[in-house]
Amino acid sequence: MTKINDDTLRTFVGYHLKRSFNVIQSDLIETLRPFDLRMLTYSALVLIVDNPGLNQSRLSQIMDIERPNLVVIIDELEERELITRERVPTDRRSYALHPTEAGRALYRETLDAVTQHEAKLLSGIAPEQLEQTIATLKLIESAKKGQA
Amino acid sequence: MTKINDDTLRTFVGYHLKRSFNVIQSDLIETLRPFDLRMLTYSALVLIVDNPGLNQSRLSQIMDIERPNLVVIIDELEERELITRERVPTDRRSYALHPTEAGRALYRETLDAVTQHEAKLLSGIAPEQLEQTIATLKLIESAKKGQA
DNA sequence: TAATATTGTTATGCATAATAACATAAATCA
DNA sequence: TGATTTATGTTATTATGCATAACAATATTA
Repeated sequence: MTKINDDTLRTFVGYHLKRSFNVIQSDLIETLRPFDLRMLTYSALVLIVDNPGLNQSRLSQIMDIERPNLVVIIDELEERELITRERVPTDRRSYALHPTEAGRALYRETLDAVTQHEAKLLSGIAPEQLEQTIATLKLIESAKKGQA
Repeated sequence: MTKINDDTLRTFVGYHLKRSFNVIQSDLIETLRPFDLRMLTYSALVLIVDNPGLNQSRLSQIMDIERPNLVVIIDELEERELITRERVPTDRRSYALHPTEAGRALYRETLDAVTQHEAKLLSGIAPEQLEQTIATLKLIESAKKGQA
């Protein structure tokens, strides 16, 4: 049972990002399962509660997904009566997305659960170290536009 | 065009990991496109070149994917004659995976390209900062088994 | 007013990832 | 030894994530 050598891939930041994200993602999926939410439906719910009245176009932008892919997510949240689509009088093409009371309640519940699960998962890592890492991740995130 | 508030999601390390990985992933996909490789076929090729003779079971473990999902990846690499499946005399269930000369050549080419692209993408970030971030990501990665 | 752009939507395809079920072969155990 | 269990690779199937093309309705602009 010789150990496999992944030193070459370890030279890439992307490889480490992928593997560490997988760990957090697995934990998150399990955390959200009891609430019957997936990562994307959860993200959408949070953003709608925090930004009531935004439309799907704007939401797809911040979520970094294509508009068509957001439709089914919004459909699901609306069907579960966690949010509403409301016609905008000033622009009849778009819908203003608002959370329902049930949506806000689920938001609070899940936020607690997700926060606690991530804190537990990362409890072995110094907070300053995590802060510094987040700062670096933000730089990587913004490298997108800044590239030559 | 009011700015959207994602402060709540920003409290999660996972959110930052996801967004920063997306940036690197987009770049990687573009980098690999001329070689007609996807992330997974590329990773598999690298691991086979660096660990000649390993079998699919071991490879799927290190790649953190299920064995059935590896089959098509190996099929593709074999069909392109970048690797070979060779029967193992001591265990006739499994195949030893070996790179061909073409596989090793493509490995060298792509490694250069991928290395340069990532270096360019991250050129605005101090190397020590990236090193420190990688150290943290390794901790997150290993948080999987160590959790209570 | 005519041409263009935006919003939400449907349809479609590709990539990633998980599970069940199976044939073949090896390992275990009784 | 023979019977049971386990491991490897495979097929089939499904769910999810993500991208593009095309479209109707509506707004914007030239």
